[in-house]
Amino acid sequence: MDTPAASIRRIAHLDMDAFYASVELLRYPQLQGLPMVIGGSRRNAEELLNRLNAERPQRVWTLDDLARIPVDFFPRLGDYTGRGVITTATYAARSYGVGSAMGLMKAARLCPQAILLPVDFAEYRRCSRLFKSIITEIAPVMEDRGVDEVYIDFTEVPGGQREGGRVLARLIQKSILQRTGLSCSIGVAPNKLLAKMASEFDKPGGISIVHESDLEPRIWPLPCRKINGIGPKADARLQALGIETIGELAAADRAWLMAHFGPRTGAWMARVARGQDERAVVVHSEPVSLSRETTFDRDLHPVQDRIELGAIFTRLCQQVADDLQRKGYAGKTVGIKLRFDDFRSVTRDLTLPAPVADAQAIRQAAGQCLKRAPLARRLRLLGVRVAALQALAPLEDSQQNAAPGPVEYGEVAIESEATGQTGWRF
DNA sequence: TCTGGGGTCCTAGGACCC
DNA sequence: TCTGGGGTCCTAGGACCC
Repeated sequence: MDTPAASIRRIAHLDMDAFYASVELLRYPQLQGLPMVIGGSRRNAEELLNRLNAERPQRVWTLDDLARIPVDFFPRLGDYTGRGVITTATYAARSYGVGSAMGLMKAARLCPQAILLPVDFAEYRRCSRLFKSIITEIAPVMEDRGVDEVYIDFTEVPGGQREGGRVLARLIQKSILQRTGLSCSIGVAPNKLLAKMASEFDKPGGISIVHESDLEPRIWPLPCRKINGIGPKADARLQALGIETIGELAAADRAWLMAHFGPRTGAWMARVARGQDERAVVVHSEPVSLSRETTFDRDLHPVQDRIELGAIFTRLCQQVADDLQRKGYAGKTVGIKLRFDDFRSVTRDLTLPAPVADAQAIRQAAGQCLKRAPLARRLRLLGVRVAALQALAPLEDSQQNAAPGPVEYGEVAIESEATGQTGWRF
């Protein structure tokens, strides 16, 4: 029965397929099917590009030519030197044992011939906004879960109940593909928890419909790690207790789980293992904190490299301040994060009497934090964070008009500065 | 030649107040 | 002189996610 009165809660989880790589392939279709990794730092990407341009001075390529650049002209992983990790690897690259979060130098030894592209967050965000706007045109109750993922409440959408949500999922999938060229996978279920798992069932390009009655045959055989919220640590602890699958977790005694994992986590585990999740699809949420951090090209000594460190520190504060002001927030708590050469990290923070948003105030407070941090080792990372955010009063219309290209420009410019995706122009 | 960047949420102890 | 107890804020660290 598809009568509105009988509307059953139907929640979809939509996950873009290999999002970053797919966006790159829209620009560079000539790389289709080749081993390709995305990642690395700005400086080395620029070095590669400069070398490339120096080697091929015969012609000046413009942005309109991207799809025509010969494959041979693209930088190779084997030529990369420096720090950084792989953000994404295509299936062709993964067959060489290369994968996400792997160090680039290690990957270079495994697959030197792979194409190496820098991460272009500005472009991914542009595509992200586009596919999300296509979704909300069809189904307005959408929760943002990052650049390539959303939840959608199908319950009250016309047609959202048909075939358990499959008809609407198909419409959304088709609309996104037609208008962006990008493919996605969708799971539809009674709640977010199950929808998230369902979207993984038939990747890429699949639609999976999960009902209450599917819990035992389709969910319980899965490993606990498939539950959103059970990570490597919790999974290892569960396994040590002899629990491998969600079904085994469901069979475990609730009080016993609470005794082992604490009252809150234990009770939560018992609930999710039974497929229970009442969380709403949240259309809008306020940010809690805002931060900028950077890993150095080489580990820096707190004393010998203090000039360089000071400059980076100031720049991070400036970036956070710019982000805050562009987004219209100020924050009471200023914090720093240090990562040492042995990869241990520490944080220090300081809560101020009143929220701040300007670079000087942030730098001042962050400096106080730094004084309380141990500085015996070389540093590999420095970060600055502002938390306990409060929205600033919205700008007057006149001020808004006076601000040049508010959101769009600012984001791109800041991102370029921070992640260094500049100069990547053929 | 290991190990990015930007987030959220939870825990736990101490300070402080009533 | 006998150490209860709740509530809130602050701080540090860690798990987890995209």
